[in-house]
Amino acid sequence: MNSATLNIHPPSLVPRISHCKTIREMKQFHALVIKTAQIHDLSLATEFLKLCATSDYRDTEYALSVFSQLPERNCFSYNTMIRALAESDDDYGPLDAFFLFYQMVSDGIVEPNRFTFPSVLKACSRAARLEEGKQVHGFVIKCGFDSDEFVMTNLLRMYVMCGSMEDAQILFTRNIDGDEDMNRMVTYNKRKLEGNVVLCNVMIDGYVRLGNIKAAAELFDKMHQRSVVSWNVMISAYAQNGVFMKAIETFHKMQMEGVSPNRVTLVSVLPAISRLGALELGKWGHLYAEKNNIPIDDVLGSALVDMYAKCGTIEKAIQVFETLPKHNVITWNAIIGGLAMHGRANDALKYFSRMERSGVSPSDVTYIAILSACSHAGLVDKGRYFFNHMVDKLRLEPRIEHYGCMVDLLGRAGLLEEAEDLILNMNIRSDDVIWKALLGACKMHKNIEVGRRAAKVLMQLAPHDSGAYVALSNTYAAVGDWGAVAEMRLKMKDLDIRKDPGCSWIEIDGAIHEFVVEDDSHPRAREIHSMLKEISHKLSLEGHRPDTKQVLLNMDEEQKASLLHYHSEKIAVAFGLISTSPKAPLKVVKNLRICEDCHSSMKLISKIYERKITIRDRKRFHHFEHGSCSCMDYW
DNA sequence: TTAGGGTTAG
Repeated sequence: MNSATLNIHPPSLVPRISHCKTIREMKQFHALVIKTAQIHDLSLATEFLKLCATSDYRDTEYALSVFSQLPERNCFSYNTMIRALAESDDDYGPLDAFFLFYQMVSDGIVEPNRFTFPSVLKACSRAARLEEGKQVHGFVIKCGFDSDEFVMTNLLRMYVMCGSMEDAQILFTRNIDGDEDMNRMVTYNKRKLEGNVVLCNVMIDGYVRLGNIKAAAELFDKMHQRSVVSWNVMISAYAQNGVFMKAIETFHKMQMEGVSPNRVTLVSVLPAISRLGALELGKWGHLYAEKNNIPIDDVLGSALVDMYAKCGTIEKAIQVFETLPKHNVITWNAIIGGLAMHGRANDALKYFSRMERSGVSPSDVTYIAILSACSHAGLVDKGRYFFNHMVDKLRLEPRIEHYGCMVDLLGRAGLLEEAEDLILNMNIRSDDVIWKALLGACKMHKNIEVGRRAAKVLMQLAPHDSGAYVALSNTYAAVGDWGAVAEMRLKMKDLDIRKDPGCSWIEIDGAIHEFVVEDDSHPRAREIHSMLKEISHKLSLEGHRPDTKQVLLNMDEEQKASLLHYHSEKIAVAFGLISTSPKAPLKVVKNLRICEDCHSSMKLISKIYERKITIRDRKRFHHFEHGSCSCMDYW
């Protein structure tokens, strides 16, 4: 080492490290450090390693080269490098963090400390390597860190992420040691309790990952103190498992208990709000973020864009999208998917071009949105082009969802054999959804031959699902083969297959009201019933005749017509009409596809009552106004 | 230097 150089340049370069804001500046700094021989200064070199390894513009490969040239390795530099590898996503995987840790303990020159283990364990979690994780557990005990809460949390998380809930359970029970202790800790040991909240959160998350929401909720209920993360875990557990009402209830309960939602809470609850079409609540969440200085970044932004789109306000979705600080592939997918859902195929394609021009590469999900846009607008050639482009040029492997869009697109254009061939020649297994799409198209084009074949496969794939029976029966009904309809009905009865209950939601003054077919459980059921009668009367005055083809049950025409009036979306609209001021728009969300009778009724209702009515069905939006629908009866 | 999150056919 050139001591003269060191004397002339004391380690005054250390503060300058923080001035490096880009990789270029970082490399220039490195050159300077080498040139002035200060690379031999251990504290400077380790600081520099930290910069390469953990800053926003980190470069794992560069960090490794700096690490390998260090004059001396200490615990800090090992920890820094292990952490960088554990978090890396490039050629160096998290497993390399484990190997470096192994080298560290094999060399025996430097002892690992309590900061070493969280990173190594995180690496094992990310690589899902239980065996390596267990070895690290051994070292944790040997080094005496098995009472450190940070180490314990990561150890528990490692078992959870490696799928070993048994090991996680043992470790958790040993640390929490029963309810009584949890109670005592509330009073006497706040620090310890905070550690336990985190351990509980990790454990709850583990149950959720296993799909055991019940166990997760049980543990959550048992906790004497919960952090905002505990609530967030439960909210996202419900939202991701389709229990949307429960997610929203938990969100409300959290606030009643005085816990303030944070950015992650909003990101977790918004998908549930979207699915239920609860626009008012969604708007509230948006306002909450703005009022509380919660940054609307790309992550929260895509949840908001999706919420506004799914709640029927695509213009607002566009507005939010345009004001986001940056757009990544998910924000683009959210807006393109939203436009597709609203039948605005040309806009979806425009945004797709913009996305490509902005340098963000489309993903497989982007193509699902694009193909779905083409299918909703009947753009057969464009759809074919994008599908082929995705497969041939981008080398993306088509997923069942892509094939699903294509089958829908071709099927609705009447190209039933081509759609059927596509399913039969896929490299992946077909599912019930794709055969239902084909069967739906067969009904539309009154093609019994392909319809029968599709139904046959569907009945094998999902024998207890009413879908195949209902769709085939509807196909028979469409061609007027009532004998076959009756036969289907009997078959369903024999096999005890029931039609999925239709369910609709409407949000009035921020409260969500749920209705099922023939629902009379609502507190205002009487008023709703008389409104339904009024609607029915006014519809018949307008010349509307109930389309009873899709009612499967064996009853006379009058009974069938009466059942049609009690479809959940009609009940929801009736309730909307009596609960809102005249001319206020109504927004209804339905779990199934809207039936043809409801579709034609809604067109007339929008005219009779002078209301904009938006119905989001399982597949897309219908905007009814002045007696017509935005889907132009093509859906 | 511990826990939680956004888009996806019908």
